[in-house]
Amino acid sequence: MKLKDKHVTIKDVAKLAGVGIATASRALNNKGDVSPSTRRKVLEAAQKLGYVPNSLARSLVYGKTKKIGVIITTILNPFYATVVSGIESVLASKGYTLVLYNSNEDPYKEKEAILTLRQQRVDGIIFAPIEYESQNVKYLVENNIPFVLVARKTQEENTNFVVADDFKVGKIATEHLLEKGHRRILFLNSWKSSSARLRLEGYREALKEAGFLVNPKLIYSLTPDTEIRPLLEDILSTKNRPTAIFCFCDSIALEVMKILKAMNLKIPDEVAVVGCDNLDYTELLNPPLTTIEISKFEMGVTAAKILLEMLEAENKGPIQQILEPKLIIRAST
Amino acid sequence: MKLKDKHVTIKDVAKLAGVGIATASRALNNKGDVSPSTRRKVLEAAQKLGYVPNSLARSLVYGKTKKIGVIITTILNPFYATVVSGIESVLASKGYTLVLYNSNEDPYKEKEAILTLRQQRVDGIIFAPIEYESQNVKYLVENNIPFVLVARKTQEENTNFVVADDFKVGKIATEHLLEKGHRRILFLNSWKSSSARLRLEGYREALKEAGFLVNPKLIYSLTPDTEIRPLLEDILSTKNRPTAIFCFCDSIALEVMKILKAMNLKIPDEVAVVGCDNLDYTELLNPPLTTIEISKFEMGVTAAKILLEMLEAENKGPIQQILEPKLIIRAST
DNA sequence: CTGAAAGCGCTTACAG
DNA sequence: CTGAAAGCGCTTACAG
Repeated sequence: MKLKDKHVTIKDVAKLAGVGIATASRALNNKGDVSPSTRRKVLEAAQKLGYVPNSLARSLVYGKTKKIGVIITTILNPFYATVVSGIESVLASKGYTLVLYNSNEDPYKEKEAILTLRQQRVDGIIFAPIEYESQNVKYLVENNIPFVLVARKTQEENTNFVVADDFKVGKIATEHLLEKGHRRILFLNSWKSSSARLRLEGYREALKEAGFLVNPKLIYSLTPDTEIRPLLEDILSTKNRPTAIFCFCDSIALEVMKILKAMNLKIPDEVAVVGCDNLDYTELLNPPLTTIEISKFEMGVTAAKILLEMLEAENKGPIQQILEPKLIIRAST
Repeated sequence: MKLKDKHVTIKDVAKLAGVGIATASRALNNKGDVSPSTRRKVLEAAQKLGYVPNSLARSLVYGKTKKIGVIITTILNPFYATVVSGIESVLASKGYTLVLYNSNEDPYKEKEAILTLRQQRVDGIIFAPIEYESQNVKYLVENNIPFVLVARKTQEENTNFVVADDFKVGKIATEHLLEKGHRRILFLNSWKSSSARLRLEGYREALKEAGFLVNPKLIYSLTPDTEIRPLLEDILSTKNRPTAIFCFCDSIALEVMKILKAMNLKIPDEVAVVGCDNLDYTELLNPPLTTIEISKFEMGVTAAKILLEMLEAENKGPIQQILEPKLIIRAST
């Protein structure tokens, strides 16, 4: 086990081929002029030794790593898994490698991820910042690190981002519930992100336009640590309980539906439920979930394309894309 | 944009602090003896300059990268997302970073991933090999690369792995369907992996023990490219059509349920469905899916622990863990 | 066409 | 306690 532990280096290859190191390098990289016979000798030697170039050393001299850092909340949420998949598809096609970090909605972890990514000298970063008022995005801006935000933006101006129209998400979900006759609509929102903020604004706006008051007691900010079950049991045991729940995402909606089922509350008759993201399984739930489609895969694809453009071409001002959400009405409302 | 492009180096820090490079290095890493006042000066300089050490350079001299490569089929399958999450949880706690590749069941891509991972000099690899007769695992063995297999093993002996008891998975799923009175059980199996092989053996064994013949026309190997819909429509339009479908995983079962719904076939009355993996949403499907629980997160955790042990302690023979699957009976059967 | 030398950013003996 | 030097594995001018 200890014997072959050392990696073969270009020096070994050069020696076996009987040439200088520089020549070996040129032959291996098809750069500069190398006589055909020399090249063959080098290639054969590399083959025989099972030579695998050390990209650390290479990147050190190039100053580029061909790596892109990606920071999201958690890959366990299929929404992000799909976004990441979109990112990956374009990175792979351009010879880039993806380095993934999950922040789990913890700004400290997010900062750590950024630092580690910088240490690794990734060429750029794609990420979904936890907070709208993000210190971490500020850090990226100040340190001139190429990045594009995905799914969430921040107060910082002139940043590149690809997001959904979250105001609209909140608005159409709420409007739909209002049309269905609901007046007490519980909003299980997420945390400090731009999405949470904007969806909340949309929710408010819809209520206001319809002439209703916004009841702050019907609005909750969930963190990954929030125990939804006791919270919901509490809320639903009040006498004027909500008749509908708008969930920030399908992941939360799934939780909510499990709880409602356990509480023996009929969906949508006793409580209606709306989610967001249109995850794969939602159409087959019992009942099928009313939700909002966001082009997840495309979101990742676009973000990656923008970043690579920044890196490979000249930078021409911020690119900001806002994707249109689409309400999908099913039997849960 | 062009100005701050260059990273601050230890040289810059040393100069600002008015010390030599070696001293700066020692101060920054808390190594060797450095006078308190010197250390302070260096730390202040680093702080002021926003110094972030270059881990490429560092790894070059250490010969270790503190990175672990992970190769799975696709992060889009929540089964693997959960396994990866388990892996990540232990890596993070030990200061390791995870580099993720999706093979998409393409052995060529798998090989490429391994090569790229080697170029990056990851300290070890955790992966779910596509094929039972894997050339790629052979390559790892021959090149003495520390690795542990997860979810799938190979013909290679003496490898470290953490898998489910897939024979049993196939057996208990089939036995359950037989008990429910099904005789024509369609098996939508996956491809060339050990899991596929062993689940098939389990399926066969269950039929044999119950005294039934195995009908090869009821066994299909799906690749990621297989269009399940036409296939299923075809199979279900035969006169002696199967009355039950055993799906390799919940992901496939979800597809199948969608198709059955579209075909207006009642589950379980007209066709029963069994999945495997016990994904989060399966209990809430319509109908709730009978499936098999496999400790996904634990699988990842264990694999990561084994690998780190190999790397940090002496290597003591192969560690092979087989996790117990558990049938979860719900309304789809 | 080829090779010795310098350099990428860092760490670690080695002398002081 | 401190700094110059060598070296990690590679590439790229530079001189032949």
